[in-house]
Amino acid sequence: MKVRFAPSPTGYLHIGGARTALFNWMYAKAQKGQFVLRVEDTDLERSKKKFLDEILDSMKWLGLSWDEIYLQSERFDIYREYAEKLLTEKKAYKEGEAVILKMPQKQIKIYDLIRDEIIFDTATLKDQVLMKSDGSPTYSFACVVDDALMEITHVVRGEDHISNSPKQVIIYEALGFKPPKFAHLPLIMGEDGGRLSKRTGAVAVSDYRKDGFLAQGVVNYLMLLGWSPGPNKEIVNLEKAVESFSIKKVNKTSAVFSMDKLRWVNSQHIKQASTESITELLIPFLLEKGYLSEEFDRKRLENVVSLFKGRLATLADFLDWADFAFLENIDVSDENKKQFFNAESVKRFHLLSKKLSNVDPFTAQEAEKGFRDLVKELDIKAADLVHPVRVALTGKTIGPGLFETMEALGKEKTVCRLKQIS
RNA sequence: GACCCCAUCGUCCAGCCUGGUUAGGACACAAGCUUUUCAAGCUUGCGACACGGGUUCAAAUCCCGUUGGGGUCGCCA
Repeated sequence: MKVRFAPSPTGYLHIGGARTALFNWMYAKAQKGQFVLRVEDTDLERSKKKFLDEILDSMKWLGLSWDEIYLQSERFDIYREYAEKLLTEKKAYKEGEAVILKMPQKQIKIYDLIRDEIIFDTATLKDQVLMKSDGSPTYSFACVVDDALMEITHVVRGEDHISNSPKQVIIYEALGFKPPKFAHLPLIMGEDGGRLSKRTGAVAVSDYRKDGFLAQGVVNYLMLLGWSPGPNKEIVNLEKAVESFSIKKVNKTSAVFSMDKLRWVNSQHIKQASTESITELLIPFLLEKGYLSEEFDRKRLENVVSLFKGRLATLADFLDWADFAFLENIDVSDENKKQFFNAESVKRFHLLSKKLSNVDPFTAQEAEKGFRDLVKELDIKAADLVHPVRVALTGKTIGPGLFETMEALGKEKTVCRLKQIS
């Protein structure tokens, strides 16, 4: 059993393409078969090296490894040879430099693992161009020659290819090859019901990576579009998914892409992961943002990460929520100043600052003790001090528990930020 | 337009193959709990078998039609 994913390097790896790759990959693993990556770069004009690199990169990032890889641009001789053969057998004819296949009149039956038999009549099909005038093969011809020579047993691809199937079966038959079985996956639609496009959100896999999604999160969400790991089961990793994967259980209806659900699935994977691994993933983001210098205290960073791990939908969220832990000086909006800072609260900040400077060790628990003491001395409600202090320390009105935040921030910064306000 | 594919909550998925369920879960939404804010978490609620005919004691499930949605009609892939 052997399947393939055949992207064209004329653009980035699209989220829909990634789903096709994923289903091929899962099917191969589940069946203990082979997974071939075939780069369809016959369009020399539009194919670009940078796109190829990006596609390979994204595939690796997602964890979709391949057993074999081919470039069609290196196989032109082969296509030419088979075109010649069809010419000699008079199954094809020339028109200028182009080679064109005569379309026989008949019924074509293709077997689709997901939809069962699909029957076409070639009466509605035109003769098919096999080799273009410039000597390059057409998509269908190169695809069929390769699928046959690479001994692909199952062609798993998007539903938009259903109508290519009868044309390709005709080519298989002309060449004397046995057609494979097919599985046409339902398409992924945008939230507006139309085709998935940039307007409805990012479409390139690399964009999701940049936006702070985990590979596991993207993969997990994608597999949920058209398939289910089992009743009441949604959050799974690749290995688990492969255990229960069945191509026959893939459904036939196109699915609408939901950014909300993706974010939720991603958040579940962040929650499940260890603080160490999330920290590791976060480091490049922090470095790029300038929040981290080459040398940093890893333990302290992990402390901050653990504070936020349970509330992140994406890694990028961390950059927004936890900026106060990395910036030298925080910004407090005029609105917040007006609401939380006044003569009275500033006095309290200074008292608290003094109190906390004596706390040792500076843990959340000890900081809270000092804080509560002061609240008692002042005879005020804790909440009346909690909120202004949070703003003073983080510049935000929302965030994790105040004392955990203090600990993560460290004694020096905590004390300093409170003292600074005047 | 022709050909092809499809049809369960707003969205994703389970149930369909092998008819008998108060049609289940998740996201989103709403309420409550918790709380130091916001999230998270927990509880509850809202919410669907497109329509019409068959077949059958019985249809979301099988068959036909209608309607609706989608895809393809390139010397792009």
